[in-house]
Amino acid sequence: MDVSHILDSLNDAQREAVTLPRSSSLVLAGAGSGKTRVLTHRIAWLIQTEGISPHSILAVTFTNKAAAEMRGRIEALLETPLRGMWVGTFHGIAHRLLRSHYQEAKLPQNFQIMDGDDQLRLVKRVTQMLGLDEKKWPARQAMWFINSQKDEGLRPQHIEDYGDVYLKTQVSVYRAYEEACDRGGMVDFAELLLRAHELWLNNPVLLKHYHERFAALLVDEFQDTNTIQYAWLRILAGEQDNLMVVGDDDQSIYGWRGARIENIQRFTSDFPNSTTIKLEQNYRSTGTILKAANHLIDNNAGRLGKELWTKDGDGELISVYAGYNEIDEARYISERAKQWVADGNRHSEAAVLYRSNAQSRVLEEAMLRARLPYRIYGGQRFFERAEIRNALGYVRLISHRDADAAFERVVNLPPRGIGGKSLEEIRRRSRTEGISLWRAAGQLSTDEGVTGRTRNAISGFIALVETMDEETENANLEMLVETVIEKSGLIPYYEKERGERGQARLENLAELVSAARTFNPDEDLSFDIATTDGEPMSMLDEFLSHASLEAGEGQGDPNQDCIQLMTMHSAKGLEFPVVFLAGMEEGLFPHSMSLEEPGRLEEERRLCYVGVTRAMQQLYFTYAESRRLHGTDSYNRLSRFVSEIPEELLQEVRVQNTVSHRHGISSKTVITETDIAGFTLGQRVHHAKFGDGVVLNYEGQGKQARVHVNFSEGSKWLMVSFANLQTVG
DNA sequence: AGTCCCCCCATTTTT
DNA sequence: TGGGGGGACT
Repeated sequence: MDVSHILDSLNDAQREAVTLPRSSSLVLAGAGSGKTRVLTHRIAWLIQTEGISPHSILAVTFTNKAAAEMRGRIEALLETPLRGMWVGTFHGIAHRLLRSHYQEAKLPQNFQIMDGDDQLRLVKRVTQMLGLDEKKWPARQAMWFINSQKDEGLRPQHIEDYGDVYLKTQVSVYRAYEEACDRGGMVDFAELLLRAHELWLNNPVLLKHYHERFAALLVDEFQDTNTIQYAWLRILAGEQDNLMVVGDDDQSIYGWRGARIENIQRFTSDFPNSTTIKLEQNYRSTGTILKAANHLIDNNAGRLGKELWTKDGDGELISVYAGYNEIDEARYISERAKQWVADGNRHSEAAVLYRSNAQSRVLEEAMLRARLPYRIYGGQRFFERAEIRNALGYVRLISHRDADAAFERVVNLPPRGIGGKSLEEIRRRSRTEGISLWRAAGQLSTDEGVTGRTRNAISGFIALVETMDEETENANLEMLVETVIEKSGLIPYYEKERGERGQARLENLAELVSAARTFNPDEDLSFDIATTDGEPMSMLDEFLSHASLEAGEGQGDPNQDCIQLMTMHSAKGLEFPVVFLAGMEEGLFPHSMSLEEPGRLEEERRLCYVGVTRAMQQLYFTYAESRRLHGTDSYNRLSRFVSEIPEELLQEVRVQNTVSHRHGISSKTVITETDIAGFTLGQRVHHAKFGDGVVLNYEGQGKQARVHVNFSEGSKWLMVSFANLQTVG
């Protein structure tokens, strides 16, 4: 068969990786080196030349987006839909396994997936139940503890507390939480992975089946795997030596949520027969940008080692701009972005990346002032919105009456007279009888010891859910969701909410109906499973699982031509012709919270490396000499990360006559930006009425020019042509 | 039940 | 500086 289309477009290293004989391998893929290409071409190669059935291939990613993209690209390569191949996220695949083998996994057939919000609520309830002081034992912290333990593969009985009160308490919360999950048939994200791992540990026959089934295992972004994910992969690979992992230790930026960079670092010793291939040729950035990235990351110890290079030229120097303050920094960025567009480029080709979300507001304001369309990534996602979760709470109760999380969420929403006291009573009953909240509510609705009013309210709610269930018995998904929204009373409830907020919520509910209409489950994973001890999931349960596992898009229309604003974390995997890295200051980036441990500082440096390598043509570092943060001004030095880049790759941008030059880099190349309206930032001025002040910002030109001046009585925007400002020496 | 106020807090995010 | 959560008050 002619396979030239699979190999033709590849460089030597890529081709070697794609055509590797079937044994374990590590593909160390630098930023922009064609990682996804290798992965997808490898799979196409296995299918077309090695004759491996798609059915025998498992490809794992971290995000749904990556999984969808991989599937799409393989299908494009093969020019045929991929049937039977498992492509999915760790969580998605673990979920399918547990559905198929729920008995072996000791789960109820219709177990429910809790997302982070459900989990937090449940943990909170558990800490309350244990009588813990919520101030001293915040639910967030307990949740974090539980998840970290699960990520490490630990159950409560595995944790040694050494008599330590903190550990002892957290373990007791973990234990009680676990009981609550079991009682309600609920499973959190970390549990999906842990259970899937235990499923194989405890069921050799099942494991053997999957050993025989999979001829090739492929993992994307391997540097982001946590302990349990790697353990799961290893047990699945067994002695078969069929695991190909692709990743980049220099881009490991998720240690704080359990990712273990050690996994990729020790892969070759765990798989002594494995081959390592480095992809170092970069197809994205200019030589200058790559040199900067290489120098920067060279400051980290214990790297596997990799040096990016390009056949293309050096391109432009990297610009460094020292803003007078964060407003000036943002102004500079918006100005450069505007220039970029004026030069005939698209808005969406420019990205502003920052370390923390708090930085986005000032940047946003600058974009608004400059009349530049922008999009901020990382807002709330569709299935995470309160109104969506509320509507789905009812749906969940229809499918699963014992879903306590859903019960708590909607029992009094919209308000129907089941307040805190009644709910407390229901909870107590549920606890003492060891039954779900729904059942406890059922008992109370006929209990003479409860006031008639409460009984009525509770039976009203029970009747509501029962009616919804009956009326939608033969309905399709769309009708079901529609009916539930109508009957629940959520619509009038949100209509009362004033402002655009309520309107937006109603629109989202309408959107939920349409999501239900177009929903179509992932057939490859749901029906092509090894053993069939369960019936296929109902469409309803498929939809609910989907809502938990895939939060949907964030806000904003991705198709619009907008300047892209996002954190450096969310920029991973993306690329832009122009990139601004904002807030390059000690304390902000590297963040002060990461300064104590060397390991965390290195992770910050990797994050910076990720940021730098997003840029294709032009890269800007900007920082603010003074920054208002949490209400107080701080004066930060230039980030060490900028200092770690050779001076000859940098050029400093400066406003003429700028007063202070506190921590500037001593670069030889300095280009100046002409000031506007005769004022420079930081300049002291005098006003007849307001007295002395400092110029913070300016905008416009000629008669329209305005300056933002900070006087002792506050800051003001003044028209230059009227204000008659005097400069003060 | 809903509103208001005060206090506390303050990286990064996917599933 | 501002947002969120919890408690108190109406």
